[in-house]
Amino acid sequence: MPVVADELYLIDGNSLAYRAFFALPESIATSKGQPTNAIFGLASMLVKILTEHGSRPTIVCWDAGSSGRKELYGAYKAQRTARPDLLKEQWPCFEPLVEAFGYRNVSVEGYEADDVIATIAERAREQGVPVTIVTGDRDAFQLIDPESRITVMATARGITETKRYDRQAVIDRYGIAPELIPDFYGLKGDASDNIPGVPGIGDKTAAQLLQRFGTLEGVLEHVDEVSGAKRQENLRAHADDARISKRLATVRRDVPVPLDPAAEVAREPDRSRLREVFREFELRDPLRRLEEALGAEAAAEAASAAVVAARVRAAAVGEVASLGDGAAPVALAVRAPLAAEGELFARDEGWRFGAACGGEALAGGCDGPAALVAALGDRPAIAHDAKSLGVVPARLAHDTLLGAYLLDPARRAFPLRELCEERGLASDAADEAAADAVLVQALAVAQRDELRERGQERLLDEVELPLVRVLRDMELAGVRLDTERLAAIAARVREEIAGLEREIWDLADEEFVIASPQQLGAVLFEKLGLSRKRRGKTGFSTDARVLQAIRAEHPIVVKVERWRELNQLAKTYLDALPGLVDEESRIHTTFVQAVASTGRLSSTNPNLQNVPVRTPLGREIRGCFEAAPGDVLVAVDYSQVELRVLAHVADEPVLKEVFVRGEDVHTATAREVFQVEESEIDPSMRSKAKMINYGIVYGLTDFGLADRLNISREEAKAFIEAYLERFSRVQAFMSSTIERAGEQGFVTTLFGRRRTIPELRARNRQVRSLGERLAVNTVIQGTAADVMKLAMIGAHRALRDSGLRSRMILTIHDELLFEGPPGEADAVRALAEREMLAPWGEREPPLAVEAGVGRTWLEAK
DNA sequence: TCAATCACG
DNA sequence: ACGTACGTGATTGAG
Repeated sequence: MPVVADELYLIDGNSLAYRAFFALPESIATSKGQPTNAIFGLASMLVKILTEHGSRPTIVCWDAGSSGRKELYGAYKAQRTARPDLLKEQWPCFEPLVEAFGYRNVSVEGYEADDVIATIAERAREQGVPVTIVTGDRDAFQLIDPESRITVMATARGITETKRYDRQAVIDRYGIAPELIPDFYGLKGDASDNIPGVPGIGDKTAAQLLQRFGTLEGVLEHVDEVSGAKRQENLRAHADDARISKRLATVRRDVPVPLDPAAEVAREPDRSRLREVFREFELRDPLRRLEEALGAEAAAEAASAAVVAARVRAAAVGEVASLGDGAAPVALAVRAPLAAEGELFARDEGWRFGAACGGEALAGGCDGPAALVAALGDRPAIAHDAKSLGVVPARLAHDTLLGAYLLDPARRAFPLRELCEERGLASDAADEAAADAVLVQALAVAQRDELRERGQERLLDEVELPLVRVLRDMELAGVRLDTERLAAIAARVREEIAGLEREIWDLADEEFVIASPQQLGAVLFEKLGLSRKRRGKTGFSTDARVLQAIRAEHPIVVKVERWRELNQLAKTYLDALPGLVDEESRIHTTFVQAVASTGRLSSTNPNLQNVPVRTPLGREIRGCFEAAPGDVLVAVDYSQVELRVLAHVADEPVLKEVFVRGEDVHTATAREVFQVEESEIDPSMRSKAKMINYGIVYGLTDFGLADRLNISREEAKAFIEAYLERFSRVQAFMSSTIERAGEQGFVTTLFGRRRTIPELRARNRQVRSLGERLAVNTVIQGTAADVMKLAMIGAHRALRDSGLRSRMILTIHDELLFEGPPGEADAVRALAEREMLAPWGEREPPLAVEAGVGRTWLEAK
């Protein structure tokens, strides 16, 4: 076999780092708030190269001062060297990252990365070594040689998407040969590199001129032959600019870099170092891709990194209770059986269980999670997502899902293995279920330490853990649905939808998919020529507010609005719900405890926290949720809990007084903001005040308020100013919350829930503003969520202790729904009110709750 | 898989 | 100069 020189990869580190930094959101950061978007981008690119091309000799080049080439234009230097702080912070991490990949870092004092690359590439070509240059800068194309021994992998959209350019690709793209790229940019300029070029000359003209006259100099010599008087004038006036631009765009190939391309060899990545770095920067996705790329042998090595050792014993599930000393908690894990090929349903048997306590672990088969929990008895348990076991252990000592959630609630997901990897935990147990149990145990210990340091142990032990059983009981109880009544509504609505559809198609004079915003937009705005309002990424918006605004322009609009309303409700509720009821006609939602960044609960499959109520049809649907035969529903909700929380945390005397006196808060706000007597306040003023109140909680802007109230921005601004003047402590609260959050990197609720807000440190003003709104809103929404969780735990316990048959069946953020015999309704109501107010204690202003009783959810509200 | 839309608090 | 109120989940069309 002939010896073929191994292809050399030359990577422009500067270009990729800048590109990644500007292309990726600054919200990419570690849980501690350190920005990592550029690190993420660079790492992703390196992983991509590694996975697609394997280990190659690779050199990553960096700027080390300027070669002076581009200093010709001060503006260039100003832009490029004024490195944003957030990028500067990430810069020291690049070289170690590169080294972990087994790649070499090269920089030459006084030269820029692209000049170093050009020099090495040229040298490699002379030695017959093929070269691939990886960069985001287009001027690298000039390095592509006639034989395409040198090619360029250029980043396309985003950062990891690339396109490889050889000579032909450059000709196809630019219409000129690679060596003319400097001439091309000399004429056209390059905004991103601050190369001025000649005004009025773009891609097309530049290529045309070069095709005709050969080079930039050729073009400038024959200006009088160029078509167009204006163009000639520009070329003459900016001839010097063009020459300088060409020099700016020409790379140097004479950098004194002490390196022999032919001697470069591929080095294997340092896997453990690589994992360590990826973990440090919490690069979960790139790490996953990396692990896949490194393959199976990597897994074994990962285990050797920081192994949690355990003696694993094959055992029957019944032996679980005998683990350890009987007092220490047992970590549990189950793995669902995998259905064999062609087998539709998983069999009951075939589950694997793992259990760990101390240095010992058990592994074996079982009939499922319930059997495992039963075997444990009243021994304290640790699990990852205990609620998902179906049966909550009698004593839940720790739940690693909830631990991770308290440590970083803004995180997207909490997969056990990922959480462990981040902490460098791996198990040596061969059995997957046993390994899970061992990991859960180790992770729990680590989380405890961290929660204790942060003062969040009580939040876990007294809020999240006790809540697991409460939520599971509610899920199991479910809520009854009157399917017949729902079916009757469905039949009626489906008929109306069909009628509307025909009418809409008639008016549009074509049959189209009304549910497609794209097709609807085409009909409304192109065919019928109605006014376009806001536009999104793909076209003009057709949302409810736009439709309302153009309602008078064409009869089709009202039909579409009605169709939308009906169709949405029909699809989500009328069609879907009946299929979800059990034998007792009850629906069982799943409450998700570890998803909302603010600490709220969510409901899925189905979501019973967004059952309609605002429209007449919505209320009809809500009327289909009912109590079991003979029973009633009791609905109890906090009134304006978030505004009361705001009044408290802001310590705002005027607002507190409103609540202490039991006044209507929106009317009072209208009075204060509009400076009028209470008797002069009409409903529209009150509704405006309501908008302002909730806007404050959400961190409103004058634009946002103007948009919603349909008033001018100036008016909105005046309202906000009036509000903040009247309730001046609210202003102070917002400022101090934002300031503290900026310093600490996180906010905390009244009960110690913590959310890190990396957005606050963003360079982008928009993102930073978002961070400010998040900071304020999280304190308020999160505190209200804490209160509700405590209330639920209290109510659940009180119901159990009372001996009543009634049970709690739903929670909708500020409302609890109970079900039970009519005779218990008053007692339930009193009990719920008491328990819902209890967590707040004697804080000012007091909270308030309202209750209702009825056969259906609609009647109870 | 993403964006748009819309239901709720 | 620039985009614009917080938090969720379900459905659907389109790439």
